[in-house]
Amino acid sequence: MDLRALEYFVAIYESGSLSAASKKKFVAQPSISSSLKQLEQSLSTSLFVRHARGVQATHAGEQLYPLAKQLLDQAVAIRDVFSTDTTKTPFRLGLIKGLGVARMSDLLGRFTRAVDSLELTLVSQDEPCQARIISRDLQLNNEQFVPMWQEEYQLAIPLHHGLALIDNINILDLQDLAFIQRSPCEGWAYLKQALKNANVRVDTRAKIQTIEYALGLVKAGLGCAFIPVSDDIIKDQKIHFKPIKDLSISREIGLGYTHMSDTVKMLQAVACQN
Amino acid sequence: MDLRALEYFVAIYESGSLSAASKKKFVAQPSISSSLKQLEQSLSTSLFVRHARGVQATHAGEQLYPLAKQLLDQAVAIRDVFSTDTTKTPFRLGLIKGLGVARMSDLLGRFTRAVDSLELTLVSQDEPCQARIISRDLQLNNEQFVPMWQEEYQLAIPLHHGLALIDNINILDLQDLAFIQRSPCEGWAYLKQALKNANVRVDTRAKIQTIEYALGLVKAGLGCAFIPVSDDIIKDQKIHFKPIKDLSISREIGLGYTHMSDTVKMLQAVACQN
DNA sequence: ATTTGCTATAGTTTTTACCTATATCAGATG
DNA sequence: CATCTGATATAGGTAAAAACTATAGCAAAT
Repeated sequence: MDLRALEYFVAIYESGSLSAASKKKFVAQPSISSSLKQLEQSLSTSLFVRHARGVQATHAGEQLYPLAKQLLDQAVAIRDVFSTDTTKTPFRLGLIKGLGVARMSDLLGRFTRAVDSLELTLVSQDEPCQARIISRDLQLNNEQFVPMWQEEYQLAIPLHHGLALIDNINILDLQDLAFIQRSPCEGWAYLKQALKNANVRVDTRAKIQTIEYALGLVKAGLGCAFIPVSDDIIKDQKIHFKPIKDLSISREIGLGYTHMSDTVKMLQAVACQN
Repeated sequence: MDLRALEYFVAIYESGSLSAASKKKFVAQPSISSSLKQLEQSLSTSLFVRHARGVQATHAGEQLYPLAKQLLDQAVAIRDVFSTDTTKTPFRLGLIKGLGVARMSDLLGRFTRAVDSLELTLVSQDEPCQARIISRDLQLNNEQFVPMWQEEYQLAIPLHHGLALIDNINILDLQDLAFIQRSPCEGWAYLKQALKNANVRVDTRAKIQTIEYALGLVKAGLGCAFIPVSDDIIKDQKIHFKPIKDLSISREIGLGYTHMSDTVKMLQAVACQN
């Protein structure tokens, strides 16, 4: 009987399934299954009734849970006795803008829970940091890039704009469109080329750098913008988001790092989950 | 921080040295050293001051010991909650006669302490058993034999016997000697051949099988016997034990087993420890 | 009926805990 | 004071354990 096995047991008990426990503990599901089996063998009792979907604690499992909890808490307390003033794990994470608050909150929440005593500092992606959440085009030569998710570029349209009524927006529909140009931007470069190819001109009203400002101006009715959208942004009810037909471009967001420390490793594990 | 590391720590604390702890825990000394080092790293503190001979607990070590003890006791208690009526480990150990009470007591004591809930039954070596402490000549074809110790054959002489005064007994000194013959016995077969080679005859007064009876008769003054001696036997102050010059034979005592179960494995570990 | 999300097993890989060998050192001993 | 002894720490290697991926099988959900 080992502390790790008890940790897995507690995770299973609290999650209600082996699969959920495996996510919680950042190990593969068969590792949880095998560990539980060995714990049951060493205690000579069954701890859970297995169902097709999830497990249910047996009487023995109910008995063991508080005891295991207490033992694990005591082990943590022992660690704390000796480590109270020692390393918090400082970690500077660079972020690009516009990553989506809900998604990032979730990610960072899971990250901070996964690392003991993490002291997380969020900085801009161009400041000194140990890892960065960046788009693929920002990847440096000496940097590893682990893809996390993709965001499609879509046209952001003010609420009462004519284009809001068109179901499938064609590039020709952009002729003389009041446009908010965001650059430097992969998407803008792509769109620019496509506009040139179609002999279409937009009416650039503003040139800005950040997605936030672009969205602000769209909301104010100044014009449209072509930006990568996340779930957060799409929820904004004062803006319509529509793809442009035959213009499918997306940006790939991922984790960039040059040195794989344990903390970066854990961030990668957290990031690559789901 | 792991339970095993804490067990090793407690063993070191209680023994006062890593070497003693390694014997207590039946692992090699480098395993203890390495485990302690890792525990100290994980707690970010030094637990012992190392000396050339043994270690001394630091303040942190003094602090940790009761906490570790408590945690380990709790872990044992949890095991007990679920295993109170389950397996005692029954184990039948066959023994040959004349193995030496002190040595065997020590061995069996360490064996029973090393195995949780051991239920040890001592039987004769020719009864059904899972392992046997036997001499090499009793080893069966399908049996593994792990040497444990050797016992030299010596002449057992009554206290007031003439031979007791001779410093170096020669085989010729055995001419017409009142003799207690123990057989079947490897030693007797060897001696018999040597007597024949030297054209010497002993006066066989008794033929017995066991070392105990042989010693009893020697003590009673009936004659001498040629038997393997252990520390126990040599302590008997009513008998002299002397080697016979140029007749160096010994019997090899070891562990015989046909199937290597965990319990047999532990017995072997205990047995092979000096 | 099909899809989905779970558990359990098989086979493989990686990591850990053990081993033996031995260097080094300081205390014990003759 | 030289030598021996018993200790700890490290190096290199091996075996076992803990992880992985792949996937079979199953029952609930759709």
